[in-house]
Amino acid sequence: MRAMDVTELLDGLNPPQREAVASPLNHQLVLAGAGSGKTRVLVHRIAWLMQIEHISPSSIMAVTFTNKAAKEMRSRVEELTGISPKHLWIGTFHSLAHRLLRTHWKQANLSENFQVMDSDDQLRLIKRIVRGLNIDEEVYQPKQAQWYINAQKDEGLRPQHIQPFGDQWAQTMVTIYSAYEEACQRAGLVDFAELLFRAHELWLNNPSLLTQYQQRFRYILVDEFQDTNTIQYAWLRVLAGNAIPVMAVGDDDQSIYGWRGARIENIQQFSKDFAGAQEIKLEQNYRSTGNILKAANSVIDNNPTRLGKNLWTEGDQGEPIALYAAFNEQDEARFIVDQVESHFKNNDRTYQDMAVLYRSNAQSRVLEEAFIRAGLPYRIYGGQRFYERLEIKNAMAYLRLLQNRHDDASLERVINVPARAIGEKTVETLRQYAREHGTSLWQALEQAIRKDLLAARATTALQKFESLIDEMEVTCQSIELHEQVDHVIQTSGLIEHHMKEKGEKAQARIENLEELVNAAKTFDPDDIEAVDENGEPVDVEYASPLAAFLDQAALDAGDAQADEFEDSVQMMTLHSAKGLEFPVVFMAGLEEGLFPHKMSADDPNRLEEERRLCYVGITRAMEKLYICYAESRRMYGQENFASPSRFIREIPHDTIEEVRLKATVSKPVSQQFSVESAQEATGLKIGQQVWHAKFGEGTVLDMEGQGAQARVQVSFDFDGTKWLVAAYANLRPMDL
DNA sequence: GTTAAGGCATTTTTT
DNA sequence: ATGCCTTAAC
Repeated sequence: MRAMDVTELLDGLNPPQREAVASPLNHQLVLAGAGSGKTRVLVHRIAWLMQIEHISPSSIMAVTFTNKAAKEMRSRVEELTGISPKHLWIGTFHSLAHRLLRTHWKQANLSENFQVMDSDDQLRLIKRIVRGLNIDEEVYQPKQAQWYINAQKDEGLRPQHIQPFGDQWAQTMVTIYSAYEEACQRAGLVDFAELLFRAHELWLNNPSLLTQYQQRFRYILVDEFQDTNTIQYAWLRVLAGNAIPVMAVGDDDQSIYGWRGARIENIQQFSKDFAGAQEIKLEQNYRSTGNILKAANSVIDNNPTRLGKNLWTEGDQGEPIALYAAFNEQDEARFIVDQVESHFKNNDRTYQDMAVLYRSNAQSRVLEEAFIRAGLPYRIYGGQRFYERLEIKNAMAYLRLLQNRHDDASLERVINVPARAIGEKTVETLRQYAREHGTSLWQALEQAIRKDLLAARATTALQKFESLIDEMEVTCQSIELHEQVDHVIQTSGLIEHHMKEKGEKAQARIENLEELVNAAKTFDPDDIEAVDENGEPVDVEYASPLAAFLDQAALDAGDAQADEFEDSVQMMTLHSAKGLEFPVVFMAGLEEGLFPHKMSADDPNRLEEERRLCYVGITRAMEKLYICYAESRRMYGQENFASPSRFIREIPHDTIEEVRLKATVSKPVSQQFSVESAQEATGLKIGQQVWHAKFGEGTVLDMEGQGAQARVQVSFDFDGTKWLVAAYANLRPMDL
């Protein structure tokens, strides 16, 4: 261990950062603006705890939202302190919960070899259950049921906790939820939300276990706190109890996951629940130019319900923000390609310095085509991940089946893939048998063969499948993990099966399967850590390397693309850009209806979230920001015309420079209908509650124009959203 | 049991 | 336009 003194740990930190890092061991709420050195504070705080407070690494827990963030934190701690952070508890909520459940599976009322399933598996299972219950799939869609179940779990509700009263729909959902739960329990399957939920119940149902962990942990840090949902917060709160100090780091302005259960209110709640929490704001930005920050601040300022922060920089103003009004989406893409080329040639930029951000994935296609045409290297983030690919899921299903014959979801997935004459009718018979006898499908299959319940042809096919799986297991017992994977994809016939597919797909699929063998080869079960009853770190006793491999794969979606190292322009959605930064950023498609998306347009809360998303986008840019919109855009095969996004109008026009490649007569949009001038004319503010003589109460969503022409968009509580001319509407501000 | 034609919806994503 | 899924025909 390298000795390190106080100054070294605090060097180069600004006053609020220092305060956060060096504060005594009590609760802290750190509101960290974009680019304010948030990760730095977390890493230095951990180092401080270890080296100044002499807390053992195994007594520190740090929770993140993605595996990537966890990995980065781990390596930066090591870099800073020189201490191997192996014993630090750094991970996502899910991975920490998973680790606990693996160790204490008995107390959590799980089977020893429980498997984690991803949302795809979950949906298949729910589909099967809905059918099994003879419920109309049209009215009670499995997708919705899945959403419903996850939402309930995120809120910490079991079926018995829900009183749906007379609501038929909710009642049916609860029925499905109940049946789903039973099926999971029987098959030893755990979905993502269940990991968190069980981990929470583990504390509640085992007070002595909880006490052990409370004695073990001396400090907890939580990153991206604005993204925690109800159950994550509850879990944390129970664990912290009255004794463990917690540092929560987050930014309410960057909360963009409300739609999947994140509770921005947890930030406010934290100060109430964690008594005496010290609040620290990090507002100095080290990432972006003055102009970019001015734009970001100005946009986000239109959100009425925020805690309030203002980013500032010691750096200079920098270049203006470039605004490009494209003729259509092709023109937009061409413009971006041109700018990328010129940055690369003239300004000495590498391609990976540049990123194109967009609201929805559908936009990537046109951009991608333009990049291909221009011969520029690019990389699209998101899209399908490695372990989500069909061929990989098939292979994994076979492997899971070797591990656990009663994994019905996996069995259904591969029983007839590749086709081996086990049709829908046969499977349905098995399902029915399983339902009636409360067994797994595998057991049903065995019985069907033994008791001769099916036609001879079906029985033969089932027998062949049974012996195939049995044979695989026997062979796999004596060979290495990667050989097992190889054996399975060969003898199952998956390779051949996917080879037969038409198009270029076949090649890619085979390569992916080979990559899976490769992943197994490099897999090291020792990377997975856990604890024993006393909370000491130990390697989890996995029944086999295969079990460890399956576990890891379930929680790690894996990267979407392999050729990470080529210098290429990064293209991704605004959501996946969170946490990243680029010298040059293009925000594409800033049009009403697309961004803010029309699905969010009528709800003030969702509109605020869109605006936060815009704020996230702007603050990704370090030096140069381009904003583009298209006057017309072909979407879903239809030509659409939209006006420029309100967010453009919310950017101060003195930070904008309009780029024009074509002769335009109109005034720059940035000045045309700025929100500032409309605010002046109406005396209203976006987000404000107003009252209208006819429509009653509502919330101001947007405004434009100036003087007597100023118009205000209001979302009325009962009459929907309307544009009103301010001069005639006589809107009265309501006191808050 | 496999393949072809029509219907339908189509934000955002991690684990 | 496109992909996904169900239904209908080989």
